[in-house]
Amino acid sequence: MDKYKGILDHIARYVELSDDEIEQFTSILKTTRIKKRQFIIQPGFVSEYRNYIVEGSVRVFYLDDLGKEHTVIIAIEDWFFTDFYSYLNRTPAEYYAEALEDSVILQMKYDDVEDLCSRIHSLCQYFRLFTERSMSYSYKRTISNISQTSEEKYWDYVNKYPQIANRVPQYVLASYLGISPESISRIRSRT
Amino acid sequence: MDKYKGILDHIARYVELSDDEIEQFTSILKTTRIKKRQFIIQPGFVSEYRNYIVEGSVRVFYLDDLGKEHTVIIAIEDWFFTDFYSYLNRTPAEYYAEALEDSVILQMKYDDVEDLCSRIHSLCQYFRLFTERSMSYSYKRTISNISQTSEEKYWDYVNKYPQIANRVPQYVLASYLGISPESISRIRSRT
DNA sequence: CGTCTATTTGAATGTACTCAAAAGCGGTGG
DNA sequence: CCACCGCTTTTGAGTACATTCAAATAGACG
Repeated sequence: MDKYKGILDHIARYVELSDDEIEQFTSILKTTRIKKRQFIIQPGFVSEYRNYIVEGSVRVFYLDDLGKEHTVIIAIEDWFFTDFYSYLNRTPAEYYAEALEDSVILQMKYDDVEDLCSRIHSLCQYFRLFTERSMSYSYKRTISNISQTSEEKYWDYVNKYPQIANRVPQYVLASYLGISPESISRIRSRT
Repeated sequence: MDKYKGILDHIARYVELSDDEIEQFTSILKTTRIKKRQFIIQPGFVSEYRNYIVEGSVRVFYLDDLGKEHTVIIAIEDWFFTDFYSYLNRTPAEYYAEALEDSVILQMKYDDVEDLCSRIHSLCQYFRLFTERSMSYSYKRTISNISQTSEEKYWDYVNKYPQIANRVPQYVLASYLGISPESISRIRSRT
């Protein structure tokens, strides 16, 4: 199946799966189409799935008491997203996930993933290795958050992910970097 | 062995290991004593180990171009630490890890961990589940970093980890929260 | 007790924020 | 095709929070 190519390639970067294992894995994938501005995760509902983006883009954000949005994840093709805490603990989500464009995602249920991971060693390896790698990047973001000025954060992000920066609205990027939209505008105007 | 109790309990929270597996796992653990202010990880050297703290405390920090320290991890008993990026990629570390107190740690080499994880399914599960959980907490820290004021960050941290806040120097906590030491002092004095 | 490090306090500065308004952009329908 | 509406971005002015730098005080450790 063509729509599985991306995720299977992703897995293949870490482990090798037999044809049978691939079959078992793809059988738990649910393909979902979502329209721009549609919510896939909402506070109050359990985030049932790990989601992989085949096409499109999604952001995960937190809405604080003052009504301000703070973006935790900006995800495009070949990325995973979920409210991890809600997903792992089967508790109501704290975050929203919203499609930034019309998108196609692959969804896998917690129970199905756990079941497969306990039966297929290499799939467990895949998620372990991939998540460990994600953790190492997470530290980099933390460093950036606590040590850089707004200007540095902005330009570093644009240089690192130019294709994402051009694709998402400025206010989303602002809420991801922890900067006000006005400040981003001013940073850009200073050439 | 008494010194392994902590880490084995930690594992037991996620998976069950047979006696033989426990034996295999503990055989790769190297016990190391480190003195206060000693460095366990330094830029330029590969971070060879995942480190588990049996006793004491350690911080992992980044030293920027201006000579400022930015703390990524403050770890006490029953926590893991490493420069994950360096550890995973066998590249020179970017961070320092420094003992905040005389400490005892258990060190496990990358190759040994990978070897065991590929042979022992439940150990792979353990690291997968544990790291996934760590990721979900990492998102919370990101939200805190980008959305809270210095005052909120400080008090939230103190309420969440009172035992750590009392144990580490104020300037370390400051560099962890992304606040200047002077600001922390002022926040505290405002009762 | 003396030294070195950590914390506090003070004053001045600056970066980024808020609020408000204008301009730009995109999509929709007449 | 143009006019309008809603949303995003820009611009401006004033403000606030946190920083820097410097000095004083407190605390830890040999």
